[in-house]
Amino acid sequence: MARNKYPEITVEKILDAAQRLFLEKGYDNTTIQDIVDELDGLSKGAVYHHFKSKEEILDAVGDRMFFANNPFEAVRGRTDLNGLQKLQEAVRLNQANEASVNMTVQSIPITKNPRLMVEMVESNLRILTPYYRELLEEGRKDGSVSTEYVREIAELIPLLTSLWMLPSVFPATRAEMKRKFFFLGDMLEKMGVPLMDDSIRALVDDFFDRMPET
Amino acid sequence: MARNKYPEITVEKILDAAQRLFLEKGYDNTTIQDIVDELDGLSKGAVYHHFKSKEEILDAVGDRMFFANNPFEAVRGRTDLNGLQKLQEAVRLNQANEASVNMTVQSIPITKNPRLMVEMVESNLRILTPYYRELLEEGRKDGSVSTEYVREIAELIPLLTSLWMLPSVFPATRAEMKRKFFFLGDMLEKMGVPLMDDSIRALVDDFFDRMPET
DNA sequence: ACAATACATTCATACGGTCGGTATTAAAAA
DNA sequence: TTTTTAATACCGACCGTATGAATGTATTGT
Repeated sequence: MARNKYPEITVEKILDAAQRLFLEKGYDNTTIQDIVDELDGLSKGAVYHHFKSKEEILDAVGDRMFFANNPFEAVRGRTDLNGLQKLQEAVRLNQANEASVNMTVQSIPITKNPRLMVEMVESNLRILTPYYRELLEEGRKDGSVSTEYVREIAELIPLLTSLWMLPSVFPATRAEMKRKFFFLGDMLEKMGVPLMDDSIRALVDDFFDRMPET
Repeated sequence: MARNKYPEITVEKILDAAQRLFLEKGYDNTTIQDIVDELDGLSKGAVYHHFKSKEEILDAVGDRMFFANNPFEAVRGRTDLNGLQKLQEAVRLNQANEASVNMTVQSIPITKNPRLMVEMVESNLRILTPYYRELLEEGRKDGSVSTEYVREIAELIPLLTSLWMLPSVFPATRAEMKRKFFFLGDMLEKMGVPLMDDSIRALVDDFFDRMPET
């Protein structure tokens, strides 16, 4: 096969294959050749033309998983909501996305996939924390949130929802997952951030009910 | 060199060297040969005689780092303390150990060392969580602790102290580290576990003051 | 004497990554 | 419009290095 007119398509193909394989077998157990084999006709040279290392592919996959749909950008323009309400709306919107990601991620024992796990935690931090901080700060100014610990909570929420709530890392039944979520809600409320309102609780409840029991 | 009369010594030597190198350069960047080179005269065959894979060495190192001195076992027999007081005593004892471990761990950018990081988090969970749960349960029975969320808190404390408090994972200055700790204290207190008393706060304060600023 | 064990040595295999080469496209020059 | 040139997409052989298996040998316990 000779050169392609639309290289972005090739890049996407590589990322698709890589993501599938990383989630299926883990980063370390996926070889470049494995990826190449899923790329009808393409060669290793092609992969290394678009990405300069395997690690770079992982980074790209990680980022793509998050930037796919960013609920925080969606609520950014909403002038009809205060800080807390924006947060709540973002969490609601996030739920759908999170759900689908969780579903796919759940399949691998992610503890056996340390690279991907670290990549996820890092992406979460890099991407989500600033959004949370911004909205928490806004909520503090408009009075809908009252806490001294904006930075801390902005770090904790992504960490807890992306890692602690992953049953593949912290094994838990559906009931236990719900308890964790309610704990998080209680905790945030006691710390001055009444993030979880009834509509979110209902959403979460429903989400976990649909979740297949392992 | 021919065979040794006391193979356990060889095993310890291997673990010592491995631990040093893993912490210095990271798991992935440390080769078996690197380990062998630090083992005056020993060969790769020797290493593979005692451990059947590189991964197994990592597991052994991870476990050894925790079982080294277990503060929870020390307070187990203390009948003069209630659940909460035992917890506090364990945390106090833990501080010294944690300090030294953190010091060494701090030197590597642990994000570049995903295997070791996951291993640490996992060991923490596996080993520490049951102890916390036991003592929290005890505290609940004797009334010194009042929370509905024993299991959740027993998971959270090790997670937060071992991961969230690692500045190499969550970059933070000394002042920010202190804030995190105080947040944790406040949070636990509000959730019915007044774990951090003045003596612990003082210890922590002192600990972070000695910590070199990055 | 003999089995079990602690090592040494050697080597197969596999993987990440490089590199020189070729085909194709886009744009500049004629 | 045609020709030239530069940039880029891709190929595939090859390299260095790493894990770990296989085989061999010396030493210790029984």
